[in-house]
Amino acid sequence: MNIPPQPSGVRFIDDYLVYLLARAAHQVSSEFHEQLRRRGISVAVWRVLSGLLGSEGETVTGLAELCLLQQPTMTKLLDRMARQGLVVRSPDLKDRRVVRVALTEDGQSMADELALAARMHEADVLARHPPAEAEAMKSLLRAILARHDKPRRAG
Amino acid sequence: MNIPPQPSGVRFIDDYLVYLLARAAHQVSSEFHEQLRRRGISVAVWRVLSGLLGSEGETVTGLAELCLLQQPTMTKLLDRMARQGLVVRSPDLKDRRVVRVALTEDGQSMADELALAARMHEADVLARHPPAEAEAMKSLLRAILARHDKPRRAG
DNA sequence: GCGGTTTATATGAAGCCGCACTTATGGCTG
DNA sequence: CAGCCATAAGTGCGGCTTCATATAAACCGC
Repeated sequence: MNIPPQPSGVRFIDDYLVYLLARAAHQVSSEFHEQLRRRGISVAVWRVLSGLLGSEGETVTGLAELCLLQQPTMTKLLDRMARQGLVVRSPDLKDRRVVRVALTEDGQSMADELALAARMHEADVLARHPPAEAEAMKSLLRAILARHDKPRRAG
Repeated sequence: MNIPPQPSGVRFIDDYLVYLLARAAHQVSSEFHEQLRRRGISVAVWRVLSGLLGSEGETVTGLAELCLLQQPTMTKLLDRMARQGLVVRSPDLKDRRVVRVALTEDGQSMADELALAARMHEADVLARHPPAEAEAMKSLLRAILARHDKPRRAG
């Protein structure tokens, strides 16, 4: 174990991995979230739209997991998005407990448009870094994710 | 510009930097947040406690920025934490608009204890990765933060 | 194919968050 | 020092998230 003592002169959080991750995520995404705000689209709605991009029918629980939300939150979010005509729910044919969620035409075009803006923002972000660093970023993050995928069961 | 088209067979979000960051932050922190849950401490409270560690009197706005929250949210969070005896507010002597926030003795000991648990979790997280990768993580995140520090004014 | 367990989604109550706004103080310029 | 803008903190309200729970369907062993 051997936890080093708090380095003097450095704030705890400035050397705390979880905080650095949270802050980096926040700062980078806040730039794009500002664009969403201007268009009157909430972050949660954008997450659902992007999560449904290219997916033919996600489940409610699956979407919640994807969007880093609780399942009841997703149910209500989908209620609102369905009311706005962005998504449709349809029953799963094989398992009647399951609800499949898909984009409507409106939802699809909104998702496409936002995804384009998102890619442009991403390119802009990556352009601020030296190429080697930019390369390393995604693969490092993927490595973290791979090693932290929640132990499904009996981990 | 030249935005590449959506690679076929790969979900949008699986190659989207902002999502990878958000997901990595979420997954890594959720492990520690589970510990907080068991102790009945909210994530927001922990953030404030850790933000005040080693700091002699943060401002409300400064704390909000540090904790990635809005200032009004911080005001109300501090109300609750003050009621619980974790922090104290005191007027700044030089600028009467400013309120300085500091840990109480209870708050300090809770912060110390949690920071220890956080360091242990961090060590555990880093241990799952090859040393070179673990090294790279923090410095890469710091590089991102350095290049994305919000343009204060006239950016 | 019948109970018991597990999984998927929905619901209701309670609390937190964020926006817009208000109040109070400081700082700058003429 | 008067007037004006900038900055700090607090407040009210509406909406979203969450926790705990309910309901329904599927799976599993016998």
